[in-house]
Amino acid sequence: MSKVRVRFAPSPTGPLHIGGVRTALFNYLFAKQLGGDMILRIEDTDQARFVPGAEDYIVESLKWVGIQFDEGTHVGGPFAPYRQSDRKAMYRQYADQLLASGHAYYAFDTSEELDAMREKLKAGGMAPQYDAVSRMSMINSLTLPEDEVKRRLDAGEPYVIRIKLPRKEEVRFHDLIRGWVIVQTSAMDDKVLFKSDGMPTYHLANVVDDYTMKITHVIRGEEWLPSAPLHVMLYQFFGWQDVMPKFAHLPLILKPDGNGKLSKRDGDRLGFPVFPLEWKDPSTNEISSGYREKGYEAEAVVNMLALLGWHTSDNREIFSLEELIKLFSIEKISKNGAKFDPEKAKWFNHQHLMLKDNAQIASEIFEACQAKGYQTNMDYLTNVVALIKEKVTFSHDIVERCAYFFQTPTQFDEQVIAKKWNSQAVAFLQDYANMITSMENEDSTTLETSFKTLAADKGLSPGAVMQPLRLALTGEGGGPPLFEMLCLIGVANCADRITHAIKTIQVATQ
RNA sequence: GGCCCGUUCGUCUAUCGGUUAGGACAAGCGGUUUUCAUCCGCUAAAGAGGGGUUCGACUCCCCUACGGGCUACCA
Repeated sequence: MSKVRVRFAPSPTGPLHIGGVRTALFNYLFAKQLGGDMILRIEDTDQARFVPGAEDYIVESLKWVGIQFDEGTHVGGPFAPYRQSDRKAMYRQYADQLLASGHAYYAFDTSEELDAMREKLKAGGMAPQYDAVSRMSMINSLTLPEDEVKRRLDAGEPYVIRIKLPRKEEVRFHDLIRGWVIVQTSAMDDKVLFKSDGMPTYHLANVVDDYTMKITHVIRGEEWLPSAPLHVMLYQFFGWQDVMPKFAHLPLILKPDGNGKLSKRDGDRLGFPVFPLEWKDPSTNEISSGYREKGYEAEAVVNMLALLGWHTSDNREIFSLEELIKLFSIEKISKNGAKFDPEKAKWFNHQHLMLKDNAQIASEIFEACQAKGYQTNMDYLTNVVALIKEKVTFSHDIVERCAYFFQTPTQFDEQVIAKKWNSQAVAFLQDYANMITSMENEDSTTLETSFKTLAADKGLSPGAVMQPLRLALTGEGGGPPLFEMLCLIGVANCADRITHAIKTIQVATQ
């Protein structure tokens, strides 16, 4: 069997949506498992919808999630160029080949004429198709005399080239996910293959490129399923049926609520990103949030996406990219669309954060800590991460919600004050502060023991004074294990914090 | 409207003719943590409906319903 070659072929019409990332991911997993090649091809045959920056965005997004390409616009390769606009010159000869073999024809209809035809067919209860029947009453090289066609062509009149589908024939192909799919040509129309602007349409370019780039498997979204029969016909007309790639049409990612496929608007509405990276629309300057900027780990996004429509037979859900490559199988992809669950995405992030190396996390949030004005260093930050990461969803939560690791609190939780802050507790804390000042570098167990002993001596239950201590140290009612934190922050520092808290809270409550 | 694809707990899913239909997220309850944002335990929760095929159907076939996709000189 020839070497597996797959491609991810997005159009640079805007930011790549997570459904696209998943498609790329499945292609990648499939190829890498079989030692095949992964190709990035940019399908920009529609100049009208071209969005500047979109191609770079696509490349950067896929790089972020860890998908590497063997060939593509940004890395080159033996089948370059990989951008369809750069391949423009080669498509015409294939259209001509079809013209010559009688599998395609010129059409001169204006868009008004096309609309009129469709309206008329609709009104008559028929499918509004440009097909074997309706084409005979349109303006094309099948209905016009040969010299008239030549005249129009020579005169430079605009035209398109359409595929000439047989009137009634069964087209069938085997889809790796869906099994046999059968469509009648009578339900298909003579799609435009070559546009009047000199560019091929998706259908032609896609088939020609897959063929010339020796693609063996086409793994793409389900929205392409209806046009797959057309592509199969093209392979036949070109005489390439022996090397036609195998198809696998992926189920779509649907909205979390209601119905329909996931769109940009759903993210805005429900408050979660639908794009891997933040995107600023170049024409409106509108900003759409991205997973990366929201603080998601790339591996968590990959994991979450992989499990949307794919699952192993066991109950395992947490996988690294490498593990996914080993375990992936197209047969295990489900056929039905999957509603996206933003809550579970967060859960995946937490799981991957737990798995991640503490020093690595620390190095990634170090700059943000400095920007916040925290006095810290890598050793200390790594210890902070170790202590708190199990309690957060995102690494940036450590920066944003755990300021007390780095600075003396200035605000104190009112509820805790009301509940636990009293003269007894204050007196106790004062004593405890004095006590720990004389200690140095004790471990958390010693700190805890001495705390409890002191409380017992004063006739206080630990419960009555632990919360006040926590409040004095952090300003909050919750947080990591008290004495481990105390130990990490340091006894001298904590003693100061206690003193500060006693002063501040007295002032505040007077 | 037409064509195509699909349908197991609220959600993502396991099951490839014989199971007490399993797991995870979310939910509820309880417990740890004398903090909670973590962790642990428990509970509730599903085969769309109707026909077949079969000793036996969630699993295979048909119909209906529902959902989705496509129906451009967009991809």
